[in-house]
Amino acid sequence: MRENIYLQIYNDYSSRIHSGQLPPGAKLPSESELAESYGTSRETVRKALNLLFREGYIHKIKGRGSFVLDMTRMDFPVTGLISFKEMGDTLGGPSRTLVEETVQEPAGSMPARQLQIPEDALIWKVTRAREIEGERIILDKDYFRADIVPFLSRDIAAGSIYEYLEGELGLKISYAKKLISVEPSTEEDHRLLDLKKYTHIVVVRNYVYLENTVLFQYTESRHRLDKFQFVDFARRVRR
Amino acid sequence: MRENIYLQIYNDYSSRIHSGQLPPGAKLPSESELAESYGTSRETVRKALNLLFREGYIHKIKGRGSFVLDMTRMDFPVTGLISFKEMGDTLGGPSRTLVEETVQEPAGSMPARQLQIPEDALIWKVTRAREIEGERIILDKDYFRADIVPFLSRDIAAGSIYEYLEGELGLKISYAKKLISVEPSTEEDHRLLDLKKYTHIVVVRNYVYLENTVLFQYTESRHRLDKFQFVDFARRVRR
DNA sequence: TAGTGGTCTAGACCACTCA
DNA sequence: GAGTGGTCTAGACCACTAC
Repeated sequence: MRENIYLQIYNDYSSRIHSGQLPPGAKLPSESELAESYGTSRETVRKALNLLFREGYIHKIKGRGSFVLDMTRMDFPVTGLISFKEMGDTLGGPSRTLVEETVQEPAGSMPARQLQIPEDALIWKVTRAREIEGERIILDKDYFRADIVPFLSRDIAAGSIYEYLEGELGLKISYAKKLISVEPSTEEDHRLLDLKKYTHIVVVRNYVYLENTVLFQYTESRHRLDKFQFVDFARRVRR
Repeated sequence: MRENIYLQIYNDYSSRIHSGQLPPGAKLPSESELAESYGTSRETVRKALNLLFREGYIHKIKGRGSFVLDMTRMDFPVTGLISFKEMGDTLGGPSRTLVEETVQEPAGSMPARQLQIPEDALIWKVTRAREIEGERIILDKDYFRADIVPFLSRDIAAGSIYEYLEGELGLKISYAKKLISVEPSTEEDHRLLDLKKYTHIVVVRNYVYLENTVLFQYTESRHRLDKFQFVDFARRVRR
């Protein structure tokens, strides 16, 4: 199976930029040149360049060309939470996931409200603590609609639930909404995390939707204040 | 001057969705039908629909069509900080901006490091407190390169600096990077804000770049914990 | 099978930048 | 004036959905 041409161009250039082969400020070939060298049309090249643009890899100036942006200080991922794995990498220390609980049960009031399902509908509830450099810093509480995710296990929860959902189950995730706020920490936070003296905790609520617009997962990610970081990259939209 | 066709289509449909004329779940005309009715080509229609898609207005399914997403629970703006003005609206109470300081001075160590300029380079420094329902909740500290923004005043700072930069000065903003974290509150925070008992504060660092990739503004927005909220909407990207 | 969105083509004209 | 990116066209074939 042949990959889409525009994704091929996108992948070629994003990896060249990542590797440093194309340093910040470097000029990309013009759209016509790229079209010629890839044996494709200019519109297809533009599709690839617009992807690179939207993700912050390059920067385009009418009349001049496309140039590599300086992403050295752009802490990857370009946008989003510094993920668990990357936090471990960044801090250099060892990190691991402690699966607290993996159970199937009726939703109950809070998850039912968040997932917009009846309180007696079945859900999978996964509770995990994230330990970095010997300290439990993040508490992840995931809730999945059991009619969509029929089975989960401690093993799956210990690895990447994400890969399981998209790979094994073939679920097609379409979009997600995050809500970030700061709230008083609960008794559970103190029990499952090394919260020190902190009286508050950063709460990241994540609502995940499938391609058919069904909300099937709600996650509450609770971060210790001092270790929380979020990066957002936005292109200016003129209208 | 005629507006781009694809922006026209985008504006037509985004406003119809906002107004509720097109309710959640409604099916848009097919791409061919839209092309016909706007007297344009399908690729142009697709440009408009992809904009609507990226911004979370609609949702496309191959073989079925395009459908309006349910944004009722999507707190506008779809992504980003609940801005000062909107916070006022949401909370219903009166809100105002207190300009603390508007001075031109040498950058000094901190702003110089953030803006990546010499410490003796001139900058404009604007300090503003945001009051909502009688409480000073947000402290905005803006730093502008004075070689790019030659003049600022208390009046401009009291209104929309943003409009001044893009309108009056004609600056072309290209992109911005935000970094969100939680830090211990400073003496200045307590002096300029109604911080109550809170020992920590949410810090949003904003780096604003022009089209020529020059970093010209650095803003530190300091929010009282209990009033902070950030929304992020992301489409799933498959690669 | 008919209809839909996803990709792609091979042109075209425009506005802008730079020498 | 040569080169660049921004917009647009009028087709084409494909993969997927629904009936």
